Amino acid sequence: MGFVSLPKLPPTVDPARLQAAIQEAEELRQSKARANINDIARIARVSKKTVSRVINDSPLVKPRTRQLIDAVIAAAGFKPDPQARALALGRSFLIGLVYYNPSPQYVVNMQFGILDAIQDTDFQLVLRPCDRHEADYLGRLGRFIEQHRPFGLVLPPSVSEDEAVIDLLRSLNADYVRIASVPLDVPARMIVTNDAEGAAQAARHLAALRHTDIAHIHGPNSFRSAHERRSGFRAGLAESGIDLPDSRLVEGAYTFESGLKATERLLYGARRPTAIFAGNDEMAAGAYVAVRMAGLRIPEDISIVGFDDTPTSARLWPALTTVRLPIREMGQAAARLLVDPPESPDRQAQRSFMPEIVVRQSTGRVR
Amino acid sequence: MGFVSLPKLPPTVDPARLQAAIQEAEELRQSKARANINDIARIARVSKKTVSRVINDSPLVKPRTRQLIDAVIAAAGFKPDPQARALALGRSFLIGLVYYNPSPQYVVNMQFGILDAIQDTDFQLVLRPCDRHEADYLGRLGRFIEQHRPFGLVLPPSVSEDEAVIDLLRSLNADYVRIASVPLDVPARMIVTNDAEGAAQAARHLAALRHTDIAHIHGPNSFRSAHERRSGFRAGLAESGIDLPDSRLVEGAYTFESGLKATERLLYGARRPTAIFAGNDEMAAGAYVAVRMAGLRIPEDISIVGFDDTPTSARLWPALTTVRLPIREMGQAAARLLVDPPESPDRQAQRSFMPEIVVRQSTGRVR
DNA sequence: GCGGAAAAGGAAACCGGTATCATTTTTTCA
DNA sequence: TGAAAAAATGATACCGGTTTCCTTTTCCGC
Repeated sequence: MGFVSLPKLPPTVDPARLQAAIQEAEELRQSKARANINDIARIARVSKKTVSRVINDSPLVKPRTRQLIDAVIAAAGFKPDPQARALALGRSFLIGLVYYNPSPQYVVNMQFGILDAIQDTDFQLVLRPCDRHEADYLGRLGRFIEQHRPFGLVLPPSVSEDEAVIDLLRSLNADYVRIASVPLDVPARMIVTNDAEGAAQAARHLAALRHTDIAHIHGPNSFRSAHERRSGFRAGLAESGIDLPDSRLVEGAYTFESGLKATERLLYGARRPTAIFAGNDEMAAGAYVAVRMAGLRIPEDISIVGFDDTPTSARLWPALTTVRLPIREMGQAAARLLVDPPESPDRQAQRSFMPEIVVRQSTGRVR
Repeated sequence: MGFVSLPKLPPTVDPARLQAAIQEAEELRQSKARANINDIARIARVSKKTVSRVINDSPLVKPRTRQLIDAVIAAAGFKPDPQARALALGRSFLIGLVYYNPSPQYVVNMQFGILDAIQDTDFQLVLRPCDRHEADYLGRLGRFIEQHRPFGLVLPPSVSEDEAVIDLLRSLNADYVRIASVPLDVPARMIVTNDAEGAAQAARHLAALRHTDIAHIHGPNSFRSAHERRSGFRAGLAESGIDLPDSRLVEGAYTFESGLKATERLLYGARRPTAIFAGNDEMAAGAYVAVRMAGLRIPEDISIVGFDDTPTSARLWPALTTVRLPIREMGQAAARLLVDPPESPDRQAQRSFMPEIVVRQSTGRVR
């Protein structure tokens, strides 16, 4: 009987030792409230450092050792303490949402998106309102970053467009992702939405309904999205040979009240438009009220289009035709860019989003 | 010339030493990015522990020493590291908002309230959605608490009414404040709103307008607020001898869609009510749509009253008569209860809130 | 079977605070 | 004035991880 040369087996843990360690780890789990890295090291009979390497997926640990330590960690129910890790690493596990947005609905959806992405991770979502009109807004943000060293920051518009904020983040070496309607930064730090194209869709929709006398209430000139939506809308109308003169533009503040006031100006102007494109849903809601106060009907007397597709649009009567922005998905994508390791396939996540018009009942053929 | 016995002067720091220390601290501020407690101790020529005492307002420090250390801290721009403090203290500086709420507007206002209260403190607001219908919702919350040891939790309805959550928090020894329409806990842990009285105001308002055929869409029976608002409304109507039979009650889910469906049931029932009291604004918005789809007018054919007074109510047309709940102030009060030291005068902050009806255009005299 | 390189593991310092308890200084009072 | 009591301060360990740097083990070809 000859000896066959077998391929060398991958080295595995001594089963008896493994069992004993698991046993001990489970006893620990019962007795003590919380296991720490020293307990794990002791039970696995290795050093803290080796356990730390396993926690941090270091490639320097032998598979056999890793297997043993993983088993002990699982049996003991060990989770490394985020505070201690933060202290040692010099960065915490907080994701900051730095926002200043006139539309609460927008913010809530963004929150949900980020929460989707960090679900079941050690990351936590921290809210950081950031009002450019406030005296010390940069100081506040800077102190937060210096103190808490957040893992990363998500900057939706309009904070994403504030170069003073970006300069601050760069000087503090803070990681961030900007969400905006134009590529303002390197791709790895940007989520871009093609607001111009979305607005063009709105224009084409109104043109198809034979509107020619069209007005636009745009957002504040300090918002890039206001520019993009305005120029996209204008371009879309031009495709059908429709002109959008400056006299048909009114600046709003992306708020309900500003939409109301702006619409009043349009309605009592020289010639009443047959359609209004509002820069966001909040202003569209304001337009509804102004139109009603003027005793006019939507869409019979005047058609209205919004932008964003927040829940507001369905609550209006008639339901608002609007350009949908996948806000929640955008929030998800932004958070993933921060949280997923660069080589991860998820890191290739969608970084540009195309808005899409949602036709409801607030637009009709011109009479 | 006799000596006058002067009152002993309060002991002050040797001015030279103070100046020198301040000088050194300012140099430090220039050179190094971040001062730590050791730097402060060295410059002030005291031990870490004494600096720590000053940071934590210990009464055991001599005023003279405190003055010196305070000056050095200010000159060096020192702020203790929250992560390190958290590690040593066994609790972090996070305030968790644990919420499950069908109304995003409600949540946003609560967030703003909490942010108001922790403004310019070291505390941060962390979002913890908590869906009772999700499989492992208690496990998720428990892991968060064990891992991050939050300073405190704010529980708005309906999470505040979930005894499983409360048991969990107690077992983990976590501090919390509940916001609810009934006192469910010791006063120090409760913010109470008198929803019953608010609903009674709505009832009186409708009674004054001569409505007698009134329906109520209440929230889910699992929400205490649904009970309170329903019984308060019933009691208010009873004051005018108006009956609210069970046949006039429909259960909703505090969502827009549920309000819409519930209203459809009421409109196509045997006898159409002349007024509907919706359990919250979201459902009132749904009611608007159902009424419009039925071709009826508000308030001419049917009056509608909501509850909460979220921004939605002003965006509806005609503007919604509703019962205002000071949600933002409630959030502020809840956070203060967690954050302010017990002996603080602010701790005596308002703990009970009275809703108040806001009459707008959605209610009218019965025809 | 051996030498040397690479891989794996460990001791101790460190991140920046707080807590325990002993020690020094100050105050009080006989 | 001096001793006891009270107040103020400091040396050192500790919270729970990571990191530096060094030692030991394993792997490989000759």
